[in-house]
Amino acid sequence: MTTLTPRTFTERASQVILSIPHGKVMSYGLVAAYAGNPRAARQVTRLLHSSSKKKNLPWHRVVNRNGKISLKRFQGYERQRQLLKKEGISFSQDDAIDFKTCLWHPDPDKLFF
DNA sequence: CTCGTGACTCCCG
DNA sequence: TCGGGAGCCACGA
Repeated sequence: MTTLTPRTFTERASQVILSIPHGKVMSYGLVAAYAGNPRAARQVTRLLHSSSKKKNLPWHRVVNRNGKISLKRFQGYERQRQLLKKEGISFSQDDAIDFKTCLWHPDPDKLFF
């Protein structure tokens, strides 16, 4: 395999995010944890800001630890919500996603680190 | 090297 | 239960 082992946290986090399949979601903290640093949740947000378009990341599949969308309405809240619904994800009446059925846990064996 | 940033999370009162 | 404050951290300027 020619894929290079991610060196930086950001690269690993990108890989984790890319591993989230259609119809599943992960929290910022969980992404950070799988990327190697449970406390770097905030860095995940920076990654999404800086490279979500560039790297074509499924940014909408990342929500906060309560299963809710962190974006403010004017920031794209509705767009994210719609993208998720389009993937078959449903929201409870308080706009939370059910982690029991939608939370994704990457298979460690498929990650390079 | 220092500093600001940010779609987070945890801890209290 | 809810809100505010503080901790945490990688990365780019």
